[in-house]
Amino acid sequence: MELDPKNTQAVLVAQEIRTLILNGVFTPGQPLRQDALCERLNVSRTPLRHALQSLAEDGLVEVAGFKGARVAILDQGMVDDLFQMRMLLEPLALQSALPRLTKVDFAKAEMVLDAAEAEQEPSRLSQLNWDFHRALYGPSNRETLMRTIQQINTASAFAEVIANSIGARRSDSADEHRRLLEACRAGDQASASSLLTDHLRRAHVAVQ
Amino acid sequence: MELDPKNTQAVLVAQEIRTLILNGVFTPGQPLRQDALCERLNVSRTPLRHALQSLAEDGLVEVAGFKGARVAILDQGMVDDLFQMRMLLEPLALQSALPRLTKVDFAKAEMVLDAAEAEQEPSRLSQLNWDFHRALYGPSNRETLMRTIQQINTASAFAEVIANSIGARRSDSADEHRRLLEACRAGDQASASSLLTDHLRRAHVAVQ
DNA sequence: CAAAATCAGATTGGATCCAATTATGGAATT
DNA sequence: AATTCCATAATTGGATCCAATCTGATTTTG
Repeated sequence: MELDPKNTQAVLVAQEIRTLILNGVFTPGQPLRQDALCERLNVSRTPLRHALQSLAEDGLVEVAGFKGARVAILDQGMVDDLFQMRMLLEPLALQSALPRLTKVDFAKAEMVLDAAEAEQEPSRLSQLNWDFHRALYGPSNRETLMRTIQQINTASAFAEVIANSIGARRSDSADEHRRLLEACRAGDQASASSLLTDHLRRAHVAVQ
Repeated sequence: MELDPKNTQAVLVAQEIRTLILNGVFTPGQPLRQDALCERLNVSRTPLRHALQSLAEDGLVEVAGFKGARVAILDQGMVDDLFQMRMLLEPLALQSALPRLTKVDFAKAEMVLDAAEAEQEPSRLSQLNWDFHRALYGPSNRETLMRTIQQINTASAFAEVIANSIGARRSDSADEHRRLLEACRAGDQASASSLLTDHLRRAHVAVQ
């Protein structure tokens, strides 16, 4: 019933570069030369180019024909779009998932929150943030909706890392996550929705 | 001021395959062998693989590692997700664009509608449909929002072609488009929004 | 001297070849 | 006869090589 995780070099390299970008090793606007990345990551240009294309879809890099790839430069409009979309789509996913959430899901979400409190590295912290949200949305079983939300989350996480709000808001964000989790546990749809929207609004403001 | 259209073989081939899928030449579930496509489209496998990856992002093909690519199979849940997302995101884009719409935009939209009335081929018709919506949303200048909407529209157009609703609803859809355009011309935000939502709801129902 | 043209180097996109994985068919075994 | 096992073919992913495009400096020209 599981579809193969596709352990191909292209996706592994994409993940490596994603980590490098989220950790600030590669900064916005920085050119990403294919040969340099190949040597650094020990792969040929074929999987690397697929990785760059994949990262471009996520909005982490911008690629112009024959001109090469650069780490994406986020402007305010882009950030506004990302968070406004999240505020529309994520409550929908949460509403669909809420009636299906089980003790196991809550436990998973709580474990993720605990792990996040101990994590410092931006890339891993944003991964844990997404893991938390996914734990709550995933049981909706709405794969297409989830795919879009995940894509937007990746770019949004990038914006938070750039603005360093992911570090500055660590504690507040953790509190908001825990309150949201409790509302979900209680099955309170209205509270959960409004807590989620507030959480996203604050995250948005912190990035500006 | 224009960014290069990236006239690379990979994107040209992607467009060709997209057309073949939307026109029903390739049917859902059909395996897409790389060598066969290469011979048919007269390109090597390198740009073809990039094209397949790009189509996978659009949700038109599914690709599993080492197992090859297939034309995507749409289920009801996927269709529901697509239209529900459209109903959330497109009114937002329209609201942002409305105050900025000019005579030129309206003229463009009307030209597209006229062209659509004379068009039969599904792939071109769905392109014109998107052109119309883009004419109304584009002046919002919200590139990130537009990118997400376009992506969802591509998959949604595929669903409409499969269900043949793009043909069956041609006349109704044209009427709804013209009414929406008039509301925009009048600068009536509330009407425009509700007409758009209705339009999308009917398109959704017609696909089921 | 400024601006346009041009030429060399650097860099990306595409074609071809090789390696890794999966699918297929037949033989061996029970 | 059905099933497992294994070998071979088919297919995809990756590495390397070639072609096309861009970049930068130098030269040429007004």
